[in-house]
Amino acid sequence: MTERSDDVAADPLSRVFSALADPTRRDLVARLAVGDATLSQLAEPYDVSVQAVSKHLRVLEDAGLVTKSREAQRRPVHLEAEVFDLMTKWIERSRQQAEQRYRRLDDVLADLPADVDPLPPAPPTTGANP
Amino acid sequence: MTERSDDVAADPLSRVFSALADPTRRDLVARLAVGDATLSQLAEPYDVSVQAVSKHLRVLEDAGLVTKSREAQRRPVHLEAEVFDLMTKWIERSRQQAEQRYRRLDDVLADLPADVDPLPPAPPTTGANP
DNA sequence: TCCGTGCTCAACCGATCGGTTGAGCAACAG
DNA sequence: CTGTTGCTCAACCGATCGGTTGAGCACGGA
Repeated sequence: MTERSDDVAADPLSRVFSALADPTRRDLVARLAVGDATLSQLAEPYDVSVQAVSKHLRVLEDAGLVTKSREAQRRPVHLEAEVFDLMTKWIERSRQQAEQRYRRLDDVLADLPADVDPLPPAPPTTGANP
Repeated sequence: MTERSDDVAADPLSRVFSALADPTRRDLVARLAVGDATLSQLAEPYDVSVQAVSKHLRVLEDAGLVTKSREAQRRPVHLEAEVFDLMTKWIERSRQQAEQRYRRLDDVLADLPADVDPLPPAPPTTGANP
């Protein structure tokens, strides 16, 4: 079924959400929000190997949440906060739709007799989407 | 059996982010934001099995993003938009810290001589980390 | 110059994930 | 009662994930 050979071709939104789904990664982001840091600095508090943290940083980098610059042999990591907007925009859109729906429901309720059923019988022929 | 509690003791934030990391799940949420729907309605547009969509809904349910009610043999699915706040709060906190950091950096730059190094040598023994 | 530090790459392992099929239960419809 | 519909549970499969160890490269300091 439609094999996507581009395994890394996940959409940006998926990458960001997925990157932030890991508590260690979220902690890294939180600490980077305070200020830039190097791998060894970042890895120090955790009891995992430096390589593991490096992998985490790469996931964050692939998601666009973080950038690394070159400075001698160090690679200071910097948080790119703009990517957050991608998420918040998506979230806000869904939330607003949901709220709009409540308003609409309110409207409908004001207009209805007494035979309300919150869910229509709904034969599967209802053109649900796309 | 009947172990309603999650054996996966992941924190709520991880569950929400992880649930939204899948495009199909995100699409489900977007459609549920428009209005409640049943499994078969939700599954219809996708070319995967109904069971797969049921699994997706369970993930969303475990994340608290969705609730199912009982209505005859149907289980209308309802979006619980409040859980979004968990994410937005976390995101906003990180973003605000990052912005605060820019202001602070501005302050520091105004106060410094010429010997500035944006990143300290940072020996691992110093409690330099946040 | 050689050594130590900082980081990355590669191979591997167990667990989880997204998907499948198949069976089975609960509630209508006839 | 017999089907049919709506959904869930269980077992299984391949891919990905988070972690490890080990090697290796690029600098800077003595």
